[in-house]
Amino acid sequence: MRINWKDIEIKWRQKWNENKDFETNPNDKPKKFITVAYPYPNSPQHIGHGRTYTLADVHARFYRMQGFNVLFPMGFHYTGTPILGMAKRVEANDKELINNLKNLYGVPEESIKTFVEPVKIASYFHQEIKAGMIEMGYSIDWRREFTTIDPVYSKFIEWQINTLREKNLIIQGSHPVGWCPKDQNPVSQHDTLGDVEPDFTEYILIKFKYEDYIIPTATLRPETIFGVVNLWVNPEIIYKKITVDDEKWIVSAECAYKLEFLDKKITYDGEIKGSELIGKSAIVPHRNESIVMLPASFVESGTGTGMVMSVPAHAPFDHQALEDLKKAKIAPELASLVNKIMPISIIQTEGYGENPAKEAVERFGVKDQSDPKLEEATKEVYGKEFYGGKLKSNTGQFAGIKVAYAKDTIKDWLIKNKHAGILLELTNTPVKCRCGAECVVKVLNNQWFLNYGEKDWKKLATKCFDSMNILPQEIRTEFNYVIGWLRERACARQHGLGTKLPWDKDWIVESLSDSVIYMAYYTISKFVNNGTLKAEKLSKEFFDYIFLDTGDANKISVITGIQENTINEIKKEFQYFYPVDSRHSGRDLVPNHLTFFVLNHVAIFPESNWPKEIVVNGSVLMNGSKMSKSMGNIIPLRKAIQDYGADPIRLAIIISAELLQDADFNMESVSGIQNKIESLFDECSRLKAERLETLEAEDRWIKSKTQNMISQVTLAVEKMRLREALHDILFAFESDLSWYMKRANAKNRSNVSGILHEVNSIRIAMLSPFAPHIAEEMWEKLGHIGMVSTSRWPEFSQSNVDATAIQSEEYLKSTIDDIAKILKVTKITPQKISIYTADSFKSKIYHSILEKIMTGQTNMGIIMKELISSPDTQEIKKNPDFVQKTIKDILSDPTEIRRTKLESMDFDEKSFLVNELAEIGKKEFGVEIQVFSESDSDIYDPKDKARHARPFKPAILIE
RNA sequence: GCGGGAGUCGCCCAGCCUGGUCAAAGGCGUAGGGCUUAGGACCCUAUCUCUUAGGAGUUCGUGGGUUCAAAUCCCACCUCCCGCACCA
Repeated sequence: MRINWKDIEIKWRQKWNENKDFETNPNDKPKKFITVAYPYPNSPQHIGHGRTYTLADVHARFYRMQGFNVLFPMGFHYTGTPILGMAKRVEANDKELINNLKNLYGVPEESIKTFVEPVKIASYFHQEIKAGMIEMGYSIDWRREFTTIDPVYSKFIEWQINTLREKNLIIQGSHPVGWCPKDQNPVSQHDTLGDVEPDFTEYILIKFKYEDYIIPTATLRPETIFGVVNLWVNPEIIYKKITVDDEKWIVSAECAYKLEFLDKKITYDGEIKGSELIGKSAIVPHRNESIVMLPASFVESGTGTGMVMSVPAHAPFDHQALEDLKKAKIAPELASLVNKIMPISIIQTEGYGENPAKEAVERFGVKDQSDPKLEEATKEVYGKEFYGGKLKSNTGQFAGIKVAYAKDTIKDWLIKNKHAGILLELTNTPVKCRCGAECVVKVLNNQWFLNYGEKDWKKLATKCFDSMNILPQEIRTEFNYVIGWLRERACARQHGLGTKLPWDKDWIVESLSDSVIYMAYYTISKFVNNGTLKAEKLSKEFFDYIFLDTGDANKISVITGIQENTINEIKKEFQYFYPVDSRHSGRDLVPNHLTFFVLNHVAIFPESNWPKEIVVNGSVLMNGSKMSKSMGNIIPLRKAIQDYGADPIRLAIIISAELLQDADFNMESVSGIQNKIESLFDECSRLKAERLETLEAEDRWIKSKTQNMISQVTLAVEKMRLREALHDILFAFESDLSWYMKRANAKNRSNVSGILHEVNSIRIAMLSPFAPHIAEEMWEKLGHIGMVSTSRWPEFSQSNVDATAIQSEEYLKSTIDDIAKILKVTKITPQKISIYTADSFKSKIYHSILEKIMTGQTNMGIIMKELISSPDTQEIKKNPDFVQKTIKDILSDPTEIRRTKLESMDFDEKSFLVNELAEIGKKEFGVEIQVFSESDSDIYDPKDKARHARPFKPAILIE
């Protein structure tokens, strides 16, 4: 039957709503507090967002059915810059953006007009996203909803950030950022044309002296200062004379401009042509040695300072420029200076001789200094020397040190002796701001940082991680790694929506810092929404009392004007629900949000309120590739729900991959799921609850298998291996049931509805967290009273497991299998089939061998000896082949099966086959099947097959 | 570079944690059959090689090792993907 997903979904959502099933208040049951990273409402949700929320919802619904009082809330993260950027683009009438809003996101024209106001964007998509979450059937307590610009939230963030500052975890310092000089604002990927991340690098400026000027040269390899033999100047460039702080420098105009942003005072004093510097000498700072300035065309004004120090032994460009100069027509005085220059080799690297630059240039066949091959040669020499090179004895105190270590050491030494400075420069120029201006690197010197580099803080966080449950386990090492490298992190910015820093109102709390302990806020947002709490009344004392349990309710009541018992009720709410039992998020938040979440919790809350668990999921691919606007393969979640129904989407997302894997989503799999659910639905509509008085073998078997399934599925869900759990519910059950039906049909049974009803009721209950709407409908069809989502999760009961039933059914299957195999190989059409089971002596031997193997003995010789030494079993020496094969049989069984076989020694193969094989065998093969024991006196055995019989492996004769 | 993950039978993908039920689930594709006026959908059967008796051989990136037994554990190597910050 075709299912009308939409009607069913609306019907059950309404009932959940009426019953207030997901509105959670403290009670005397044990609680679970499940949270997911709240959405940033700058676009509608797509399937990818749906994954994280669906996983969390399944988790919440599962715990609810297990009898926990589950709180699953949701908020909306308005804070941040992308929305601000969007608003600006709307204001600037950005065609691309408006087109996307209109066509891709389906935003009505009137709404777009209001988008010049950032809050309007956020609230539009907030409602859009919320509607999608409701349509997906998420079991959210909406009474606790909030946004991060609500006044009370701001008070909460002020409290958070003040608390951190009191603990000396917030510091002030300088920090480089990508910067738009026109907007006077830091830029990130969201703010640039083409969405490029401004990428910058740190050059060391070596200060060479020339008259009373300093000529700084920029280098990434400060260690090569020991090999400098001349400087390179481009004669075509007109350099600027500038004063930098108290020094007079000569640099290119571009460099001077860059320096303006690097927290330096610059004044412009005049100009000098490059050509005027040629032939003049400069002093190498650390050894006061005079070197000559020479002309080179490869020197660019836009890179570094427009001046380059020359290390011809290790820098292919320098080597080549010298060679070019030797060949060029230049003034004789200059030529004689050039000819005097000898490269100084300062790094020993395996694979290179005295002059690595020269060797590389020759090997690459470089023509002149404009040859692009020089880049490759440079890369090679630099790479090999950096990782494999050691400094030679002519580097003084640094001799013998590996280049990779020496670099930083020498940098520090040069800066300490005032021989060097720092220049920060973009490496992926030009980076253009969305406003069109070209970006630069700027050093912000009054930036506020959260001091995540603090050792004791890290220690505390590590302690928390160690005691936490991390799912999946593989991601744990990644967290440890992140904690390791984390340093200070800017926690305030100057633009965007958000809460102002309480002590410095020019700054706004940065959006990754105002979203780390907000789970606690869910416990009070209920009181904000019902009007109990008002922002203006809330003080530090209030939050301290609620969240840290310090202070005096009476005094706080006086300060805030809130009734004392209300204050205590709120505190109780927090104390009941905290700590967070499970935090869900995508894996992209591992190195930032999730780690900060732990860091901030351990900083603010006592250990008893530290989070218990983190669950991390991978992203969603669409037909194997990443979803992106440009690919046009973004499926908006609400559209997908419209087209396919919420439950099929939920199932398809979960079945497509295990937690951390990227889930490859495709529409075919959704319709596959739909078909599957439809047939399950039909099945449920037919079944009636009936009592069955006497159970047959297959009844005991399917009941046992169902118990196995319950424990398997429960275990999988507990570990958030939802794909596996769902697979078992949907498919593994199916194959068990189809065997059961085969057996029942062979016997022409008409009394199986009761058993099937029982099994499928369990199945539907377990399906309910995954596909909540349709499970309710099926539950109703099965005739159950009440909601499946509030019913009890099926519990494993050992008393319903009949090991013998499982084993004997396996025995039946393998016997049928063997017959089928023989038929396949021999291609004969059977007239008659005879089965011979092993006699009791063989059974005795079998068990004897099984016991020996269970103790670890697998050696044929020893087993044989032991068998012969016992009078009971010594006769077996006439049949060593049997022992050999039996050992092999047993070894190929898994351990659990061996154990059951050991337990069920009294299993009578012959009578079981007589009772069970005949009907199904007739159905399968169309002929009569006779069963004998090899010791039967009236045995029919014309081909002498019976003697081959082994326990659990009867001999077969097909005629 | 640092850190993490992955490589499975035509393709996608499970199994690996907890070794034996593994020639290895499921899906797609392919072939045959059923249903149907036809197409689609659906259902059944087959899908590494050899085999007229339930068997054997060769397979899970490559090469070693541990074990009675390895896709699974250990070591080395090759290849691919992702993250590395002030941004949600």
